[in-house]
Parts: sequence; structure tokens; C-alpha cells
Amino acid sequence: MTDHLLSKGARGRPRRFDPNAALITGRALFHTHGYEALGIAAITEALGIRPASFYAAFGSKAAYFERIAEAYVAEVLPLEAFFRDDCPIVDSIAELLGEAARTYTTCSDQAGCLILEALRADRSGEGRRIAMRVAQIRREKLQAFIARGAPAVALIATDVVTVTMAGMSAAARDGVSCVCLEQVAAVATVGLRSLIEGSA
Amino acid sequence: MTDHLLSKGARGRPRRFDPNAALITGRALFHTHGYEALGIAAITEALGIRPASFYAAFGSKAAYFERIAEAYVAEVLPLEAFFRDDCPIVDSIAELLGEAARTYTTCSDQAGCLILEALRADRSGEGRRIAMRVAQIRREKLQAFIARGAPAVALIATDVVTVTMAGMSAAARDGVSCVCLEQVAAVATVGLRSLIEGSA
DNA sequence: GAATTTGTTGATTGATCGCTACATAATTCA
DNA sequence: TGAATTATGTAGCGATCAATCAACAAATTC
Repeated sequence: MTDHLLSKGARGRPRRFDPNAALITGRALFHTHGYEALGIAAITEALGIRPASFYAAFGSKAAYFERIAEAYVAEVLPLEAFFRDDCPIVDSIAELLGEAARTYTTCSDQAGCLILEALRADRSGEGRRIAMRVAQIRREKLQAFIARGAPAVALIATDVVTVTMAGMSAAARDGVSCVCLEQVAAVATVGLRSLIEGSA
Repeated sequence: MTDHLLSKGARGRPRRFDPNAALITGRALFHTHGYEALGIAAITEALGIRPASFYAAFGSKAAYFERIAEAYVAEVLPLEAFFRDDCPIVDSIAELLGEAARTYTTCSDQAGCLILEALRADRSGEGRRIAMRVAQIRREKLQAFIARGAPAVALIATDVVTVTMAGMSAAARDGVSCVCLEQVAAVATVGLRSLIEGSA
């Protein structure tokens, strides 16, 4: 919020574009094309600016993506919204998986999870490093939530949720419909309920 | 088998390398680095040949990968080996998922499924087109097998298996251990058993 | 008004991408 | 032995990649 268009009191020549809007645009672009496939040329053309302006504002393609990825994970499927203490852990997971099915299929040209797909798309570059870190933080948070309700099986349950969401993200990318993914989520929930209730 | 090293009766200058061995090497390279990230320079260096020799033998990077991908899908986790008529469908699936957990983690620098990871790594190029076709054929075969034992829920069960395997491949890439994936497979099987036996 | 600060423009940089033209080497067939 | 065939080595194609440089423009501060 510190840098916005036409901020008063800022020295030097003002920007001709809004960096925050550029992050929104970039998120859609990365989601559609992936980290590697999306080039600086495509970004700057979409933003209506020249590469030098992009680098002056964001530093690098990796830093640009990092800011987008962190905003994304804070907004999309926030774990805090699903795991509430007055709700059985398995019901929270069921809602999370169901909502993931819907979220991953809302826009056909931006299917799946931005982070999970970036994680797969880039095998050793900077894009994977960033997605890996963001995904790892989220995974630990998920495990902590599950451990509050089912400590004995928290690790394996976390793995099941992680695997299921990664698989659903991939399936969404491949064109699987929302209803199909919701059914998949329901079946996975049956297994998880058996696992969690069997450990109680 | 028509072209092998030092084949008799072949006209022209003989090859200085074995194309079949080059397919084995290429499979490992693609599996480790992914379709996009693996360049012709790295391939030819690993094979000890020059680019011109590579293109004379295989035509293109895409054609090279296509031959490797088709050999891979015929050899790794062949569906015919799991789905036998004297065995309940859900047990076949359980064995398939369990074996996938082990296969995907046998070699840490070649984790996951070659096809599924290539499918994710390349969003619009030739690599994805090839992986998509191979994966689609396999998916239809899987659905046909499942339909023989559980026709009412064949589609959704196929989606569950597909999603689970894609998720396990991704998790294996991210370093999840074999035992963890085996547990995930077991939990998924519980849900599938409920789905399939509930439809009988 | 001059100095300072910052953003923009336009042209490039060096590296790497998949791929190929060309001449030469090595083999078989007539 | 010579023609035909096929593979090889060298060298480089045009395109694209992320990133940058120098010069200019527009704002604030002194």
C-alpha cells in the first residue's frame, strides 16, 4: 500500500502504471501460462509498459512471481476459514476439498492451483523454489490444524489432503469438470473419515 | 529392432551409437529434468554425439520423447498386470496404487511418473501434447478395466484413481517417502472400496 | 532556477533454444 | 573401382530468453 499510483509526496517522476494492478494482471498471466512459459515480453506487453519499467518496479521475474504467489496463497482457499474449533476436523477437510474442486474449475483457462501448478511446471528454476517454499509453509499450517483434532494421524492425513489437492489441481488443468472433482473429493473424504475416526 | 548397431546389410556409413541405448538414456534424462528443461545440447552431450546425428536418428526432440514415452507407458505399471478377472476390482486398484507408490519413489532423482510430470511441466508445447495423448489412452484403458467390475461407478472411480496417481507423482517429486505414499494409497483405497461396494 | 530523484524510452546484451546446411567419412552395391 | 547411400563433424541459423544501458522526461526539494 506504500506505493500506489499518483502517491503524493513521492519524489521523482511518477509511474505511468499501477504496480498493484500489475500484480493482478500478472497473477492471471502466470496462472494461464505457467512460470516458465510466461516471458517478460508477454508480461510487459500485457501491462503496456517496457521491460525497463518492469524491472525498475519489481526487480526480476522471480520477485514479481513471489509477490503474486504470496498474495494468492493468502487469498485463495485460506485454511483459517475452514478449520474452526467447533467443527469436526474431517468436516473441515471435506469442505476444503469440496471448495478446492470448485475453485480449481471456476475459470477454464486458469484451472488448478497457481502454486501447485507452478511447482510442477518448473523443475529446478527459481519458479519452483518460490512455489516450493510457499507450498511448504501452507502444508505445515495444514498439518498443525489437523493435529488439533486428530494428532495421531495428522501426518498421514495431511499427506492425503496434499496428494488429493495436487491431483485435483492437475485434473482440473486437464479439463476434468467441477462435479467430477467434487465427487473425487467426497470419495477421498470417506477414506479420511475412516482414518481419523478409527484413530479416536 | 530394425535398426541396431552394426546391422549387417545396411548401406551407408554405420552409426557410431546405439539408438536403443539412446532411448534408455533419454528416458532417464527426461525423467530427471522434464521435457522443457532438457535441451538438445544436454541430450547430445550425454549420448556423446553431435546434434546432427541426433536429428538424423530421431527427427526431432518431440519425436524422440514420443518414442520414449510410449515405451515407458508399456513397461511401467502396465494395467494388464493388475486387473485380472479372478480378483475384485478394488483389490486390483489397491495393488496398482501401492505399486505406484513404490515405483514413483524408487529413484530419488527420477521420482514420479514420467508421463504425468511431463504433462504438468509443459503447458502448451509439444511435450504436453504427447503426454496428453499417452495419458488419455491409458485413462480409457483403466476405465474399461474398472467398468468390467463396477460399471455403475466406473467413471468416478477412474477419476479417483487418476487424481490419486497424479497427486502421488507430484508428492514423490516433492520428496514424500515411499511409506507415506503407501499409506496415502491405502486411505484412497478405503474410499474407493466404499464407493464400489456401495454400488454393487 | 538548479540540483536531485525517479521512471520511461529505445536499443541491446550475451546466452540458450531447437534445428539445419554443408562438406566429409565410411560403408554397400554394381 | 566407382556410384550410391548414410552418418558424421563443423559451424551456424533465426528466434527467444531474462535482464540492462544510456539518454531523456517529469516530478520534488533546495
